[in-house]
Amino acid sequence: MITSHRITPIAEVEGESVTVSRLKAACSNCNLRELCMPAGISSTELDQLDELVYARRKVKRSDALYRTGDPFEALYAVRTGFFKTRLTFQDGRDQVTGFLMAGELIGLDGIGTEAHTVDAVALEDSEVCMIPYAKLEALSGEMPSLRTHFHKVMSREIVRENSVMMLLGTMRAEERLAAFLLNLSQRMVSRGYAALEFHLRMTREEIGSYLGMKLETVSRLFSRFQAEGLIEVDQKYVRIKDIDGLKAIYAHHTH
Amino acid sequence: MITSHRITPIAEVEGESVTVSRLKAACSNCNLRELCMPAGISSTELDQLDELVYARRKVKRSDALYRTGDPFEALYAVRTGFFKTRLTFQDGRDQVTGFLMAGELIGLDGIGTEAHTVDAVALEDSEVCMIPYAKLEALSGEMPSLRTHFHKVMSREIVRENSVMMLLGTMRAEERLAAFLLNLSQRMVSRGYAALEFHLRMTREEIGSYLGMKLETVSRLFSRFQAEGLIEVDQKYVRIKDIDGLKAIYAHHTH
DNA sequence: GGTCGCGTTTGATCAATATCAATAGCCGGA
DNA sequence: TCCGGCTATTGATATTGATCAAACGCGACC
Repeated sequence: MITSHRITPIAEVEGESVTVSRLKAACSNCNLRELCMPAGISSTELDQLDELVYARRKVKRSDALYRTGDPFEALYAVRTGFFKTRLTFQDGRDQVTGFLMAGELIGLDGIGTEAHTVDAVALEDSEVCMIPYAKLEALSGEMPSLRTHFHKVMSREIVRENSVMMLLGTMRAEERLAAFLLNLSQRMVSRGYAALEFHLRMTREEIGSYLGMKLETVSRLFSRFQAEGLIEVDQKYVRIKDIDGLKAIYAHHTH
Repeated sequence: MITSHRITPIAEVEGESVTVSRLKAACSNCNLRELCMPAGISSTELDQLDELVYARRKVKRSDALYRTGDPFEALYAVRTGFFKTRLTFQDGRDQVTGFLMAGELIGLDGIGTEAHTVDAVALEDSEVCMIPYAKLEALSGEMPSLRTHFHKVMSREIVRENSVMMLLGTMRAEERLAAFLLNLSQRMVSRGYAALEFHLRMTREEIGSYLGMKLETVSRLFSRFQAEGLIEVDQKYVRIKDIDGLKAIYAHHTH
């Protein structure tokens, strides 16, 4: 299955629409740089980064960027599109562990065991920058700013997961969904998109999996939030009408 | 409040029993080395590690090693004792995000923002090795094996949190508790303790907080597991009588 | 342009766990 | 060593969200 997006195919993963481009990924003039790379680095350092991030790869909607058990070789920075990561348990149950958008880094799960522990699946046609991990390791030895930045990215991921634990462990369904919408909104803003209006890339079931509830509960809550004038929903389209109302649900905890 | 454990006090944190020892922490002859440091490093590298881990600190039961908002300056390797990390939400609710035992690393949460985002609290009188983060950053520039090891530790923490997310998001209360007991057991074994018999260091409430359930539910489940012959419980003492039974609950998921 | 299937919505009922409450027991500090 | 408060257990009831079920609508693909 060859896609029209292909530029220079160098790899084909059994039947999947995976394309890799040798075109320089060119951090130096990437508009995601602030999101994804250390701020305030010198231009010689930028050249080194361009060396590091040497290829792009396209991933079609519903295809996996990598799967559980795949040998860990690279991290990926999302250039365009939207991903989920999914952990599958022995008995088949699975859990969405994250949604990733432009400028965010995928693959940190693989470092510890040198094999991936989750699946990373594109929720829309997407493109990533490949960052070969061996090169990153090596380069971070010479570039303190890169090293520091990388450590911060990992730490922030740990902190993000901490707050998901709090979400799942102590919050009610309506609080979780409010938190989810507020988080999405905030991440849209920091990418220069509208804060209060967006298209969800994931299904109700995927939202539910991430938030630890069933898809019916997600659907009911969307309807209820709409009835209460907090949001406007039409399928994947969401508009936040009362962001303070959402924040009150999220944090006020009238119990 | 000065403790008898004190050796060479160099810091006192407002009324808390915090003691810091300038005694070389001496990774080179620490029996936790395999757990906490990179395997197969040279002896000159070991000397550098001894340089890095330059002090110990005692923390008394129920005292904090650090608190949310504290400036981030060091990581800590648990030498002896037992800690919990705890995330507190705006409205006062909190969630235990981890339990840490000998050889494990505390403080990764602080790297990203240069301030701690959780509290780390000792659940029994404990001792930690202080690892000043600036030194770790610097040394990891020169020591690839240390750098690689550190990245793996962070990645494994991300993976651990992934599985807690799965626990909280998709598992039933009895499955969570079984998973918790099995995990504790496994960590005891890898430290050379008995696999099937141990004293819990945390209360039912702390277990419940970690597992996303109320303390009454934890208590009832302990009673039920005991009635079913899976375990023997007496307050904090637990003996696993049927580890396969626990595993079946954890993973079999008859639903 | 039609049709098939997935995703979504909504309703009715059920089950798991929280909540409220009361008692008992242990442990830690003086 | 004793006391007091924290921790645990257990019961009765309430509530949230899951489950089962049915119908609908959108969109992808033929």
